[in-house]
Amino acid sequence: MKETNQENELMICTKSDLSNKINKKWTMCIINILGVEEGKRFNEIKKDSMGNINSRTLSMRLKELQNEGIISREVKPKAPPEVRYILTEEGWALYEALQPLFNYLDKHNSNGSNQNN
Amino acid sequence: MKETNQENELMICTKSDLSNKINKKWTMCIINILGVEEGKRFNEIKKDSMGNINSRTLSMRLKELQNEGIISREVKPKAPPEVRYILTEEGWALYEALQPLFNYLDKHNSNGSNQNN
DNA sequence: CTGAATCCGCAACGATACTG
DNA sequence: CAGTATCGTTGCGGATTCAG
Repeated sequence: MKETNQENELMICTKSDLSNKINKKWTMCIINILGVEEGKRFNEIKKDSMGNINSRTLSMRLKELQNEGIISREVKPKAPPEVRYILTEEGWALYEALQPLFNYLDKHNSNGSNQNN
Repeated sequence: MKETNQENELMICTKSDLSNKINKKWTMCIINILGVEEGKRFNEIKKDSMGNINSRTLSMRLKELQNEGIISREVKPKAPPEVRYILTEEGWALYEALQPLFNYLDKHNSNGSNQNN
């Protein structure tokens, strides 16, 4: 219910808040990629994710983000079809909201970055 | 490698950045709970999570956060042992970095909050 | 009370191959 | 290029039990 919490504090995140919306494995990464440079294509996003995300997962995340109104899908009907993903207005708001977090992560990953998984 | 990216932009999050550090199901929720009111006990955190997190997961997340230096565990050796979890300095930095995100989520969840999962 | 440990089912993720 | 299909693996989540 997310009741606005009669005790003035404890604005606790429910499952739906964090888990469903952005707390999936590549969601924030994708939003970041599309925020840094808009109009990315499917395989560009893939490449920007350090090549780690696979087609299946990327496809799923993109679809979810569309349903949530975070991104929109633009298709240019050419011979080789060209699909680009861009942030919606709400998507930009989310991207902005994520900036401090990304900054934090940048700072605290100067040391060993990727050792496991 | 997280190479500081010769092309001045595209500071893309690697797996280790988001996935390992905070992008696990209850991590951000726990950080939020401990940020709103420090010195929480195990079962208090559980309750604040809307009772949805279970002991096993909470235990794992708390241990991970300790290893990452986000929280510390304070034990008061009393007859009924009292254990409290508090944010470290780094934990507070992370909590602060998460505030815009929480605000965003608050705003955009005024509508249907918890239906699934 | 504060956890840790075990078992198990399920959902998410990953690798690969394949289609329009 | 932009995905979809299939399948294997991993990880999470719930329930329960145990220890200090």
